[in-house]
Amino acid sequence: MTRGETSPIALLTPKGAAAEEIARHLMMLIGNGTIAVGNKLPTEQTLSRQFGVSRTVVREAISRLKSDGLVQSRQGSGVSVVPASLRKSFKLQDAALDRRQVIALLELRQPLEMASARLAAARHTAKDLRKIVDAQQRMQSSLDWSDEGLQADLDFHHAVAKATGNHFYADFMAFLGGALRATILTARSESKNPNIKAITLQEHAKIIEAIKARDADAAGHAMLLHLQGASFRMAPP
Amino acid sequence: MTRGETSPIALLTPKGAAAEEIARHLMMLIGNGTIAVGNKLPTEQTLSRQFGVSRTVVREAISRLKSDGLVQSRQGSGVSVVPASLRKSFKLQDAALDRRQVIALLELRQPLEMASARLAAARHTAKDLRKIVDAQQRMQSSLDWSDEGLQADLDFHHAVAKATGNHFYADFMAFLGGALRATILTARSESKNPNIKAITLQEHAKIIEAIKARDADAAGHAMLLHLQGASFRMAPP
DNA sequence: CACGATTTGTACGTATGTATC
DNA sequence: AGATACATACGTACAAATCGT
Repeated sequence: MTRGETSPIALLTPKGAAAEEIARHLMMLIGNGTIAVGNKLPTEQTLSRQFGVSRTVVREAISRLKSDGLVQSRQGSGVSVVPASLRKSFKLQDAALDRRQVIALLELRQPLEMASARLAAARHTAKDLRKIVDAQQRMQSSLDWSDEGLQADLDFHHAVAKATGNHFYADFMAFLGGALRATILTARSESKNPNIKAITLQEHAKIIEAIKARDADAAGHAMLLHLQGASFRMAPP
Repeated sequence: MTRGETSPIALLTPKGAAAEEIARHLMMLIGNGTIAVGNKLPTEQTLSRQFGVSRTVVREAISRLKSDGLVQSRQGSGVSVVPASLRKSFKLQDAALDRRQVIALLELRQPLEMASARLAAARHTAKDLRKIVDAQQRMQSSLDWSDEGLQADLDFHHAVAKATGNHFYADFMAFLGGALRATILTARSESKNPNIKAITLQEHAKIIEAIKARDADAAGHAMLLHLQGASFRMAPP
């Protein structure tokens, strides 16, 4: 094995995901400190040989890291790792949501959802409220609880977040919803409880009622109960 | 102007930021719905002509969008916009933090910091507490309040978030800290109040005390007071 | 069903900036 | 200080997949 034996990536990668694979690899190397902050990545040519792909592919991978603010490049010098405090994106590595991670993520979501409900109660417009109620009705009339129903469920929470008037709430809630979507889906399909839909609708109704009454405390409390209930139904301890 | 008149980007871009600029442009087009979900982006060749750069640069830009889960590409077919629910990253467009956005971001941070303090009070280990106290001491002994002091300040909040034992809290708080860093820096440099450091240290001390006592309510409350105070000192209404 | 036009994926070559001797 | 090696930035050529005719 004197040289460049075929890459571990170029071959077993479906096709067209080479850059993604390499980006993941480099992210890992940076994440666990193998390439420390301030240090330089191997040169593009080195990486292209290591992975058995062209420099173009390597450059596309590095471009992703730059986009996340993980590295910066200077022509003639190289690509160096930037401090964590300058990272520009918050992202979850997709396939890594095991049970513990899901619980942790739900724990992050809870205070945000509560604050979201409180702010929505205080600030919502008539239009915001219509959107919330609409999502609730779509959920109620959904025939498919797993798919159409889930979408309406996520839409409900997204609509509440939008009613805060703070687009960061809306964006982040949409992000979290998407991240949890697959997990919720499988949890629902595995669940034997036939009353989940009715219970969920009832909990949502309480939230709507409180928001409508512009009662922030009640809205936050209703949201907390809903999340705790949903969390329990999804993954009983 | 029959064709390919020189790009608005390739020329006025410093150098080496062509892909970033194009990525931003495309993100905007997707964000405001100019290119709707499910629709296809212009072909790489078209984009390269429009922006006056090579396909390589366009591909690096698109690679970034793929990394964020904004688009997906299929060889021979094209690049299409994926639904918002499948986005893989939460990021702020960097240069867009005006006063209103900062306030909105602080509003997102508040409930998270409170929850962070509460969880830290409940779960912290001795090592976690040492890290928190260490950050506090570094802040106290910092000679330069704007730079070294700010770092210690952010480290304090990061240490509290880590003490939750939930790495999503730690990661997201680090992310938010980085995003707000520049704003806080300028706010401090413009501030005339000479007591800010002492007040901040005192507020932090209250938080530490509550965490130490494993009193979640007190920790959350102390954190709330701190954030409200800091917010007021930074941007009085 | 096949073929060609179109589009993305990959490889390679050139220009330009940086560091080092 | 100049030259030389090497790094990234950018451009071009070819391969593979898709889609419509």
